[in-house]
Amino acid sequence: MGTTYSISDLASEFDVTTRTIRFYEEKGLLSPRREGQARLFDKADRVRLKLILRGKRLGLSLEDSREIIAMYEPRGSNRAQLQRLIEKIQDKRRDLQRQHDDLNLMLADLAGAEERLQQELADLSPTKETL
Amino acid sequence: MGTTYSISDLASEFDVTTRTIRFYEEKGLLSPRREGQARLFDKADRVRLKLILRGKRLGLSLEDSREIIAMYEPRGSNRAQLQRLIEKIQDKRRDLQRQHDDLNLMLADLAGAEERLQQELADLSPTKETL
DNA sequence: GTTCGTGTTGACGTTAACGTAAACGTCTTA
DNA sequence: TAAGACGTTTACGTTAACGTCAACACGAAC
Repeated sequence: MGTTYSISDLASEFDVTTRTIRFYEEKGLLSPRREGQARLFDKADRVRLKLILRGKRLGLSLEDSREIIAMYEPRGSNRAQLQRLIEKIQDKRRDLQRQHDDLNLMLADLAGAEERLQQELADLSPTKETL
Repeated sequence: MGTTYSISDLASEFDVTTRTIRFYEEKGLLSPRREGQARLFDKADRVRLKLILRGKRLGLSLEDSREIIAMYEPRGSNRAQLQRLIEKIQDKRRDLQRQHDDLNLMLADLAGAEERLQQELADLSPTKETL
């Protein structure tokens, strides 16, 4: 029923080494079942791995990703704990919003730099581009 | 005339240690003049540092930032070199665009997670919130 | 029965990005 | 002139996130 994956399935799908995946398990970010000695990953593991790698592309540390993963799995039915969790999520969202702003700034800067270079290129030697 | 900064000026303004700034110089990302033995930073240095730190917040490596800085300072008046530089900028912009998408995905995910938790919280114990 | 292919567990190595500490120079202030 | 405040160089230490072996297990295939 439940789809499962071997370690190399996931490794090749996400283009990471098996070492990386074992490392993530070692760090408690993944916890696949065992089939004898071998690891067996399910859908949820796959999603977690995806989150981790997305986090990496955003410059998050594995600790950050660990936190984020924990946010998706509400272990605390307690009211206060839910509150704290929500606040944590809001904090993360604020961080990411600021990163979003930084990103737009840098994109704008690069666009400006490109434009200046294009101009410089155009000035350099007048081409037939004169309509 | 030209505004200048001591190492600790910049350190405190951007909330990094002086060690960090010296490290960036060591790596060739900054090249302040010298006043005797001491470093003297100018506006351009300050901008570079700002770029580096913004890059860090985006998860870029110092090598990435070095490249980006180089893009702002067109050392090649040669036509071919300008072309190559422009292509590099476009590559970077593509990378950042993809990061932008990742960021939006993660923001959406977190928003969803928060919503679910809010719901769970509401279900937990019915409050007076019933209008 | 041995050779792949795929998996496992150690365990040591590596790189980036600084931290930390020692030992020293220079200038001003008490 | 002694003490701070601020700067310098040199050098070893540290952490995260894996890379890179080595040595072994296990099932299928020849």
